[in-house]
Amino acid sequence: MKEALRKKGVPLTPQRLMILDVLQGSHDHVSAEDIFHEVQKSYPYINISTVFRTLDLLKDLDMVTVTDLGGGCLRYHTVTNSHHHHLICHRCGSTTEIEDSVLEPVRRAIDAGYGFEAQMHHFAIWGLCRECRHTDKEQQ
Amino acid sequence: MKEALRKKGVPLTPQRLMILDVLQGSHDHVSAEDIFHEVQKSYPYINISTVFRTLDLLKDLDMVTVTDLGGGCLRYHTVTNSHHHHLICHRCGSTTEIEDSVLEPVRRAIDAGYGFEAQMHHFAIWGLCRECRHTDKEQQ
DNA sequence: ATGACGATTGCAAGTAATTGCAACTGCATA
DNA sequence: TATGCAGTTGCAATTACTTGCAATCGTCAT
Ligand SMILES: [Mn+2]
Ligand SMILES: [Mn+2]
Ligand SMILES: [Zn+2]
Ligand SMILES: [Zn+2]
Repeated sequence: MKEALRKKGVPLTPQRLMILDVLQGSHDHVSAEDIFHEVQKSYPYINISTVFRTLDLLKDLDMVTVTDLGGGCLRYHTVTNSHHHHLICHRCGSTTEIEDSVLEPVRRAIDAGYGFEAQMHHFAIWGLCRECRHTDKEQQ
Repeated sequence: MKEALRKKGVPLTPQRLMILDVLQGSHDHVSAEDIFHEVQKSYPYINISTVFRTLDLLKDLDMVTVTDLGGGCLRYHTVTNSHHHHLICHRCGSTTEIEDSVLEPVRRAIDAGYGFEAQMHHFAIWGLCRECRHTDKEQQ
């Protein structure tokens, strides 16, 4: 990731290096606030807008994904070659990870029909989970 | 829509009626701010949080969709029986409407594989349009 | 070394959306 | 008519994120 940025001629400032370290070190979906607090431990002068601006930069270079998984703030994570997506039940909040291959037919249909390269790297798909569908039916 | 709300026992306050009128009267994707200003013309005491709370209510009842189409704020529109989605080029900003049928295979695969009822009523799918794909290739 | 220039940062102010709370509304009951 | 109560509203404060701007940094030419 750092190497890729260097190749593109993107200046790797100390702040950016620390943000990248946190991003790569955490295997979860992190918020800007998470990163901010983590970097603050070693560099208290870090500013939250630098974090947002660095995340914007990485997003524009397709190196991180930004997703609204609920919870009041956007979540970021580094793009790997194997994508995945999330099913989120908006009744019970449960989440399920799904493989990218599920979206492949859509990607192909959109390419074939519109010449559009759909960049769906990390989707949040909201709906009703198996359990909540059942309880909803019983209530009728 | 008003009738459906009455049936569910949702109180139809004057504020909610005015918000519903604006929502149904505009065939575009409207922002909360748009609705707020339109209602203000006839009722200057309307409060923006009442608009957001009413939109939340309608969203929870699956009567409006909320979508980030870029532009710095969320866009709302009433749910009709024929859904559609948007392709948005994050290089030139151009948008294309696509039919819901494109997403049908995904909906089916998610149902078959996970028992999850994916509620994809109004998606924004970001990527590269035909033209921008070409100019990107030429630059290499 | 010095100066110019573009890019980055910190800070403060601004924006879109949410939340806590007290006042108000509509409706049911006594 | 008076009282209680759930739900709604307006207002102010808060949150997540963005933006404008001046100070600073790194790089390169002189
Ligand atoms: Mn994920
Ligand atoms: Mn639309
Ligand atoms: Zn559920
Ligand atoms: Zn384009």
